Amino acid sequence: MLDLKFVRANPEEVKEGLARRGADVSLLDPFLKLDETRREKLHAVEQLKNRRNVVSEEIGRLKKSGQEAEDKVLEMRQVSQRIKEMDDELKDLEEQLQATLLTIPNIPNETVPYGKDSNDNVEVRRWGRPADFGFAPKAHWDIGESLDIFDFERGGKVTGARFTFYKGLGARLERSVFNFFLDLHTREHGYVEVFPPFMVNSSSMVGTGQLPKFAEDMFKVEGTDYYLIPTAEVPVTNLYSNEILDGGKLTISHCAYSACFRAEAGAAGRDTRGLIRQHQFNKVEMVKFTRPEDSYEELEKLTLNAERALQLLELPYRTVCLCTGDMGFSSAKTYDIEVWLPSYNDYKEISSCSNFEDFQARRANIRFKDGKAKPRFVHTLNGSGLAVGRTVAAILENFQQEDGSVKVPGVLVPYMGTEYIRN
RNA sequence: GGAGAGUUGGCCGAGUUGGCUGAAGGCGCUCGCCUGCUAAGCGAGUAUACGGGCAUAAACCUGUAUCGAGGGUUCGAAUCCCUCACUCUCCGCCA
Repeated sequence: MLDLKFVRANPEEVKEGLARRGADVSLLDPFLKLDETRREKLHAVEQLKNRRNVVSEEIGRLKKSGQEAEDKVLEMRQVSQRIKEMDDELKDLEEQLQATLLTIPNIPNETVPYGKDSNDNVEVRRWGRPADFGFAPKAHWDIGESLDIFDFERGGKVTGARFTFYKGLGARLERSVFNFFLDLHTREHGYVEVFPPFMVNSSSMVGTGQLPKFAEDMFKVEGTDYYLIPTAEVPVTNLYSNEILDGGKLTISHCAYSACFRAEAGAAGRDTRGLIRQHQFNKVEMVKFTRPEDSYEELEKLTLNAERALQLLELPYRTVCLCTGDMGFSSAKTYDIEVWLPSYNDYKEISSCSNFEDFQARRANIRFKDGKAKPRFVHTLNGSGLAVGRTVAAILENFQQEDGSVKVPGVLVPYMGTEYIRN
């Protein structure tokens, strides 16, 4: 959520920022007009309330001393009625304003390259070299089938499309990967692990920006106000909602494993095979709460923390900076990390690392304070560290051997208890 | 799922015959005094949001709101009524 005062004071700057990311700016002027109406009305009703407070006090005094105050009571009865009407009008205005404000995306940071879509993203780093197999590499779904470690069909039977069973060493590989990620981030990168609820209420979803605009992308639990989380970002960022943190404790860094659930209404027909796009997948997420002045430095560190996981797994990747037109709703700057997938003959997103600046903090009301200074909003960041299913797919494809087995990356051998996955 | 108790400021904790209580008292914290150092002591201060003064920022002044959330009664509600959420205890059930 943008700062209303900032929008009010810098309408042109806001319009320009929104236009850069290709957002609709036509609603901004009516919005500001509405805001002005609200302030006028607020001022008027507050004056009435002041009068009511003063006179009510007087009535109390009069009655105490046994005097008559009936005329004043009658007058205040009318004033109160008027206040009630005006409060209702005001509430309506505020709801309209808030509703609009919640649908306005974040403004891109000035360092974000301008562009229309993913074609304009800018590669910033590349690591490792795709292997030269010397034989025709198979896609991970074929590898998984021949090794009998996935069961897509029964996933479909038991639940539906885009749900999968992992079996045997496949299940163990999934578990090994997220344990490795958690160990890496907690032991070497200084993150404090949390294990969050996998359902959150709607207000948490508003806090991180999934609601109100993207309800159709999520699973809602019928008869409740709860949603299945699309990412651990939601519960972990909202961990400190409506709190004022001690400035001395920042930066706070958390990592969390969670299952993630995405309905992804618009994704039908894309990535239909294999583990790449499932309605339920596992992910380890990193989340940071920083002082405003530290957030961009922390974004670089967080992105490198995610990259480190791929380096240790010996998986080739590249890192791209998303252009203004390709960024998510809440983000001010995003790096995507893309892992090499032989079956796609391309790099495929495996992590997304973003700085939201104070956009989420304002929605979720997460502030910090130094001593007697006024509370300020923190900056929030998060990034996948990493998506587990896609990591498993990348391991299978990049480490497959000519005989059909898959070599286990060295760092995972202690977790797997074997050096090869084979029939 | 059933029964009961509770939810007040950073924390603890008063306040339920409605009225000068944004809220006593204590702790904590900040500043000052005092002090060889520490401790103790003394004094002052110590919520947030949204408006207005202000054309802009800070400071300051001022108004309004906030005693779990929302609604109601009333000239006036932390105090009365209703609904909901959460916490705790007991019972049932379960992993």
